[in-house]
Amino acid sequence: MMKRITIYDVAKEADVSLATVSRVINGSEVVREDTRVKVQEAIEKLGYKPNAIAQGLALQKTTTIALVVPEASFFYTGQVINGLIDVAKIYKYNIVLHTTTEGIIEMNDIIETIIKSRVDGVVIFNDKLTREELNTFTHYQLPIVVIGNRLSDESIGSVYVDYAKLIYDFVSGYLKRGIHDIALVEDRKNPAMVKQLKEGLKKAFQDNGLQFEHYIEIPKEYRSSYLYLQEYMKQHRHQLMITYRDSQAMAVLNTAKECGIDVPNDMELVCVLDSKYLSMARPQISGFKIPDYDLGALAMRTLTKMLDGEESMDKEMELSYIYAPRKSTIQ
Amino acid sequence: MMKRITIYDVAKEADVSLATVSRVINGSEVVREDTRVKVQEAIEKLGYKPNAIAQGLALQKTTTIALVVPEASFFYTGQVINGLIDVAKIYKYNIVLHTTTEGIIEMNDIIETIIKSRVDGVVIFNDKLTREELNTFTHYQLPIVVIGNRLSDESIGSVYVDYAKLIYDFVSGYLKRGIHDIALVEDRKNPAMVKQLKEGLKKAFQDNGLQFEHYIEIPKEYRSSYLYLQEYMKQHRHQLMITYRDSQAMAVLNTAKECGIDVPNDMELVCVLDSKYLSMARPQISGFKIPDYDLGALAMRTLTKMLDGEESMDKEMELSYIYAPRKSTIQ
DNA sequence: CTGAAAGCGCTAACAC
DNA sequence: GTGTTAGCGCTTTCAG
Repeated sequence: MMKRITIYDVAKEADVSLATVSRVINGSEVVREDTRVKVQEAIEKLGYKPNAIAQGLALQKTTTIALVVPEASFFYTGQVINGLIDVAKIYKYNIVLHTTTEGIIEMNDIIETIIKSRVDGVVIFNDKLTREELNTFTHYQLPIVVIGNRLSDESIGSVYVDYAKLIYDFVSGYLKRGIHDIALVEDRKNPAMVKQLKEGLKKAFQDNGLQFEHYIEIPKEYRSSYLYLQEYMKQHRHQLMITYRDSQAMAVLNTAKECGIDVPNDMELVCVLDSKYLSMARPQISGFKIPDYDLGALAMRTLTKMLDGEESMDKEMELSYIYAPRKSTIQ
Repeated sequence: MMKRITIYDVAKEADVSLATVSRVINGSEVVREDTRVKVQEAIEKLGYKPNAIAQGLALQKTTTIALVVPEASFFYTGQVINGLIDVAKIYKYNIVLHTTTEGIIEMNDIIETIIKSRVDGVVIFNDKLTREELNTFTHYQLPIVVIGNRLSDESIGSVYVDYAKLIYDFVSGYLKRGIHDIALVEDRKNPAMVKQLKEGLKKAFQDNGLQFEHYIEIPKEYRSSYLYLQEYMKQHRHQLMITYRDSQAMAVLNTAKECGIDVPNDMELVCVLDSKYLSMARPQISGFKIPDYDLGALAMRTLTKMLDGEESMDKEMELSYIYAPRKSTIQ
């Protein structure tokens, strides 16, 4: 049971003033070598650790940022978080983690606690997110960068992948080759992403004088998309099916097998979000390598720049992807 | 650009003392209704949000806990984190997230910043972790609970699943049925878990007058276990193979197919850690449902109890698992 | 190069 | 009920 030891104790032990102790723990240059040593020894001896809370109060800076992610995200968002964390470490920022579930009520709670916590900035990785919510942050002068949505202004940065373009380019090739029966599977967990896909798809069809028709919505009464897709695929065939997440792609693949649909010969399949599980499926499923890690890393890097008051920086950063063709698509 | 507004501003606006404002924001009962209203209005008008940092300083309490997880963990640890977070929310705790990569140096850094951050407690979910490291926390009177390791004392709680017992029970059945050629696949990412499995396995063999021999180590020169397993399975056959993670099980399954080994008839396969991908494989792979979410939730709950100074509580809590037999095992 | 003192924003006795 | 005041632990002028 040790007493809480403060800067005063160190000062007394080293027989200097607390100001001097403060100087050495902050690496101030002006301190004489021998007194620095004296203080260091006192610090060692007492096992003193500066109180970051008190420092935060005095400096009006917490060296902490808030990270907001959707609750279930950890499965398919791990790399984004890792990237974020890695650069946060470099710049010595702490991360306080917040997760959102459903409903605007909760989001407001989170915003509230974030503001109270006086973090230096916030990174938001959230599919659903209203402009108004963001405004609350900016109203309190909190720099914020959002991941995944193209959306920025004075005090908001954003890093994202243009899914509309991705799918536009991809599908255009198919349309030109005369493959028009293309379906996109809804993803309840990522509505905004799929919305982008849908738009890209529509545009591609339009630009080819066609109309996109096969958007597969999962009825609410189905607990999982797998169950619905089983039903659906008994009745419908497509030339190309597109899903957003790996588990959906695998569901399609499995039900296709069950229905005697040969992938890729009877039907091609592509999953937008690549994952290691795509390569483990048989046949291996084609996907797009999204730079998850970089999205997180760049988001954090952008935030640090904003915090350093760096002017003339891009507030909107688009990252690109790489198509990884495997065995579920032809050529 | 708004001025930082403090409790003083509110006091002035409402024409009361700051003590009164403090009382209303802390829900003190002794405040008269009309002055409470007056203060609330001032708070609204000014958009005042109490500074949690200052509160923390004054109260010697941050209502924040540190969570330490291995860097790559987000893939297969998501549920643990979700459980943790959910109960943290209930008790209004914030979570500051730390990840460990490699080497003791880094771990010491993390410990250092955690102590400086003056969190109220810490939850550690880390496979590798020395006793000494934990002692640093206890030396600074930080309550801590570890997830996954059985390991506790005065100021350390732990919640875990007994993998040794799990595998002991499971394998004993096989041994009794005369199935002795059983192999366990190493998992570099989870050495401590696999160590437990190995011990349980050894014991089961011993208790049946046999000796466990087939521990499959992945040579360091192989980047992924998949590559090595491909080699390995060309030369070796087993009656039952056990892996820890889903991706390893899927690797085994795939290479088995390539080698013409029929699962489960030629060889059975079980993956300790269940995941949705196990059900997506064909044949579906048997696994054990580990209560991930509960592990996290219980860890956090335990910590709150410790923080409340609750005596007479279990500091060591074992959770159990459920075997989910699927198509990769017989009966 | 070092010390004294005034904050940083809030809480909690202690008075009135 | 409400106000006064002394901390909480640290940083940062400003003197010396």
